[in-house]
This record gives sequence, structure tokens and C-alpha cells, in this order.
Amino acid sequence: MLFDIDLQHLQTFLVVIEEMNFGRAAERLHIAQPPLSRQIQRLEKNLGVELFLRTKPQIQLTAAGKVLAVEAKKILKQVDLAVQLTQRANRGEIGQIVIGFEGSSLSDIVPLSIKMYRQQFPEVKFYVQEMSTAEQLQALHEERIDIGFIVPQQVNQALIVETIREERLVVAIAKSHPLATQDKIEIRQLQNEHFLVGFRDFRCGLDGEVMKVCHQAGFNPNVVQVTNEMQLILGFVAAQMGVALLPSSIKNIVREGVVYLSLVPSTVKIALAIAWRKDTSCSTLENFLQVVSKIANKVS
Amino acid sequence: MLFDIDLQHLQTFLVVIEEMNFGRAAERLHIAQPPLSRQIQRLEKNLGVELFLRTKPQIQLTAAGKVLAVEAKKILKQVDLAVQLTQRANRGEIGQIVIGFEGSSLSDIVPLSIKMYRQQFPEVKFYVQEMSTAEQLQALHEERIDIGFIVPQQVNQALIVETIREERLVVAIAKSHPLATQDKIEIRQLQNEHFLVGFRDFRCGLDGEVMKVCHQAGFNPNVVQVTNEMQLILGFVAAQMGVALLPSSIKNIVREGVVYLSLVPSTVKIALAIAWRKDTSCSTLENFLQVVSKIANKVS
DNA sequence: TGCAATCATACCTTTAAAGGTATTAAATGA
DNA sequence: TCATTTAATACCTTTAAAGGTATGATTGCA
Repeated sequence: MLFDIDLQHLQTFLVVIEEMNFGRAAERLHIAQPPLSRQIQRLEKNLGVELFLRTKPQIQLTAAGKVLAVEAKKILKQVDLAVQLTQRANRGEIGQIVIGFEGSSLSDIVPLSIKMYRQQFPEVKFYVQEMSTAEQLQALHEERIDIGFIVPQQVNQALIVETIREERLVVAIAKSHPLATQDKIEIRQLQNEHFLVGFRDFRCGLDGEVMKVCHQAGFNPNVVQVTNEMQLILGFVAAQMGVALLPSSIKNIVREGVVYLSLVPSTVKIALAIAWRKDTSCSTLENFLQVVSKIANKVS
Repeated sequence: MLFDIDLQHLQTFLVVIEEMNFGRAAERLHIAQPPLSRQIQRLEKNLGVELFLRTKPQIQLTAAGKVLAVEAKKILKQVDLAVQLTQRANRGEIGQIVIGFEGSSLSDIVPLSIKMYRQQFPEVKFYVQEMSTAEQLQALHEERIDIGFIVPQQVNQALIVETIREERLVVAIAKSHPLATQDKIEIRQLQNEHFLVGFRDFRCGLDGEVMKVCHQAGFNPNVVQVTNEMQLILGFVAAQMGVALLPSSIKNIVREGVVYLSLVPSTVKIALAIAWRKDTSCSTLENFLQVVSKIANKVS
């Protein structure tokens, strides 16, 4: 075999070099001198190279021995580092977390969670991307994201979904709009407005909830598919292109030209959930999940 | 022990990763599946880290496993390199040779030997320095040089001295000097001249031979200690500061203003020898010694 | 010449790991 | 539900290496 090299032997070899004396080296290693001699002999045999000249009063390193001395130190250092890194990864201290989110969660729970998590695990990297609930579920299966902030729904059993809060809905409407003078509004009052929604399907996620609310109020909303990005939606609202139905935490985002009206009755709610793969082997994620729960309890 | 990591296990681990299947990996390693499973288990136990998720149809790497996969590859590569380097050093293919020389050997035998040796071992570095025979013997003991080109003499038994050639002596004299018109000269004709010699002692080496030759001719030379460097000596000769007695191979160095006169009788000779440590463990040097012998036979 | 130091050798015991076969357990999928 | 796949477990043998003690060989030094 090519790698008939034993790290233990390399370590022993370095101790012998430090002492330049088999007896003392053996003492330092808490073994007798003959076993140590044989360990070095075995190393030499495995390499096919003589490492020491056994000149009597004082042994000497051969040229090859000097080369190996340098290399062995490097190897042991690298092995040590590898063990460290592996164990740290195991404890979730290093690595990365890719987050998907839809809607308003970015306005409070996601940044707060990341901030708190960072205090404990500063070396974990975050990648955050906005996508619809449906896209997130797909991305979770394909392992493109590690955790999704979604509107809860029935999912494949490979995933776990945990609702972390419920929010009331608010209507984002242009400040100049006639209806904007009230601060409460009923859904039926909006039946002639354009509803700004995302590009994707309406069967799930935030847009799905919007459709459901309208249908329950007895009308089919006049939707305009614009974008999934919350900031852009608000931009379109300000530009008087329509109204948007959003979770109330959106109120954290104050935007010129846009006002938020509470939707009545207040029983109309939308839930936010986190979803992740059941078989996740990632301690980074497990630790993050705990932080998210803690933050969710505080915020709501 | 810290390094209870077995390189064999790391290699096995990488094969399992490539196959992502214990059975196939075992097959590739020509062992049965249970021993392979145990090897991975042992690796995991030694690290204190789970590397695979044994999900049934398809195993998965954990986050820590992914980290180790990267590190293990690096380690194995480095070990491989270390073995290569050590073995090459053992064969004398890499390393360095420090040469000391006195007198004229630099004008032919040293550069020719280095040139020939380089063809076979291009990666060995050479360091060449001029010093007297006495200094070289000291430097050999202190391992500051690996081989010396000296005027042969009795040495400590830790060194080996091997004469490689004998040369006649020539007199380097200024072209303008009255004696420079002849092309042979007897030593007694120089008894009133200044003899340019090195800084160091006259009991051995080239300068020692010069003293001996003069004493045998019945006079005590009028010496001027200038420098050990041959090129500078020739410079002083050209500047008419005196004459120098040098081995005939110095004639390879043609210098404006300096002529070389053969010394008669031609029985007056000086030997050149190489010296090295008996306990040298250096294959680079052993190979170089062979080359030097070959060159010495050709040149003389 | 004999002593001290130092590493190698011989010979023994113990231990750990590797390797094998047979079987079990779990999970998927038809 | 049953067959199939796949890894783990149980149990065994063999082997290699580690460890020990006693002793021998070499060499420098007093």
C-alpha cells in the first residue's frame, strides 16, 4: 500500500529528533527504548529510507531525515487542523446557512435571528434569497436552501414545517388614494382595486392567502403580477399601480407615499412558518433553528 | 493520543465518498462490506464526529464529513509529497552541496564537475566558497562544507582524503618583469622576489607547499600575505607587487599583464585532493564524489 | 584496559485491528 | 405486504504491532 505511513511514527520521529537520543526520547514517550527503536526502524522500512545514522555517542539525521523532519511537522500540523475543523463543523461552529424567505419575514425575524446567531457563531456564513413559498419547498428538496420562511402548508414528509407566528393582514395603499384616509378597511371595499402579487402561482404562499381572503369575501380579485420582492411591491403601490395585502410586520418598513390600513375583521390572519429538511445533518442549522424559535417568541 | 487518526482510514473514507455506497466501496478496496463499515465507524469514533448519515437507499455526508473530505484529500496529498521528497533526498536527487576549494581547482575541475553532475541531478543546489586547506578541514568538521578541494595532508580519522591529481607548479609573474622573457625558471632565481601568499598559516595547503619548495631550494621566501583569492593574487602579480607559485592548471585563467613560467625541475609538484566526512549520510555528496573522480581522470 | 553510554537484537506477552461469514434491521418501492 | 437494497451487528480467526525484559555490540573516554 502506498500509505503505509503511520502518523504515530512521524510523531515519534520528531521527538527523537528533538532529543537526538533514543533513550531520552523513549522516556519522554513513556515507553522503553527498544520499542521506540523498532518504531523508527519500521518507519524507515516503510519509507525505504534510512533516517538516522546510528553513530555511537550521538546519532545523526541523514539528508533524507532532515527532509522528512520538515515534512512531518507540516503533515502533523495539517492533520491537527483537519481534526479541529471537522469537530468544529460537527458542533456547527463553521459552515454556511442558505435562507429562503417570502414576504415580510425579512423585515424583522430574519435579520434579528441572524444577528443573535452571529454572536455565538461568528464564522458561519449566511446567504439569503427571496423566493415564493412554492419555490422554497422545491429549493429545500434540491438542497439549494437549508431553511425556508414560508406560509405554512401541507408538505412532503421529508420536510418539517413549524409555524412560528400568526399575523394580521394589512393593506398597503398609496397615500393619495381616496381610501387611504381611513385606518381600517374591509376587504370588500377593495374589490375594484388592482391587487399587486408575485409572479408565481397563487395556490400557496402569501399570494395564495390573498386569493383565499378575497374569495371568502365574495369576489375574484383583479390581480397584477409584478414581482416577488417586497420592496418593489411597495414601490408599485407608491406609484399608484394598485394595492397589496401583506402581513402586518411589513409596517416595519416605512415607505414614502405608502400607508398601511388594518384589515377588518381582525380574524383574517396569515401564518409564518419555517421549513427544513428532516434529514439535515447540519449542526449549524440546528443551532439556527433554536435561535429562530427564541426570536419568534420574543417578536410575536 | 491526539493523533489517533489513521491515514488508511482517510483513504477508505474518500473511496466511500466517491462511491457513496459502502458495498461498492468495499468492492473497490477488495474487502468485504462489514470490515469497511467498521473502519469508517472507527474513524468516526476517533474523531468523535459522525461523517455519514446512514439514510437507507442512499447515504449522505454530514456537514462535518464534507469538511473532512476536503481536508483528507489535502493531507493524503501532502503525505504523498513527503514520501516522494524523502525518497528523492535519499537517492541524492534533491538537496545541496557546499564546496570549499583552495587555489586553482576552481579553474577547471570544480566547474566541470558541477556541470556534469547537474545534468543528472538538476535540482541539487551548489554553494562554493574559497578557503585555505586548514580552513576547509575545520569547516568540514563543523559541517559548514560538505566537500573540500585541498592540498592533501594528514587528517583526523573522521575525514577521508583522496588525492585526485598532481600538477606541476608554475610561477605567475608580471609580463614586464625581467625574468618574464624566459618560459622556464628555477626556483632559486626567485629568491629575491616577493612571494604573494594567502592570509593564513603556511603549515599546510598551497602556501605550505610554496614554503616547502623554497626551503628545499635553500632560501626563506620573502612572503607578502595578501589574499586567498586566486583572482586577486593574479591582480597583484599584474600590479608588480610580487610573484606567485601556483598549480599549472591556473594557466586556464588568462590574465592581461601576467605570464606563467614553468618551474624546473619538473619534479616539483603539488597535489590536489578532495576531502569529506566519513560519516556523511548524503547521497547527493556520494554521487558528486563519483562525478569528481571521473572528471579528475579526464582532466589530468 | 575497563567503564559508561547508547542503540540493536532476541524473545516473549498482550492487544488491537483487520479480515472473513452469516445474519439482522431498516427503508424503499412495486 | 413483500421483495430488494443496503448498512449494521455478531462472532470468529488471523495478523501485526506495541510493549516489556534481558542481553549484546559498539564506541568514546578515563
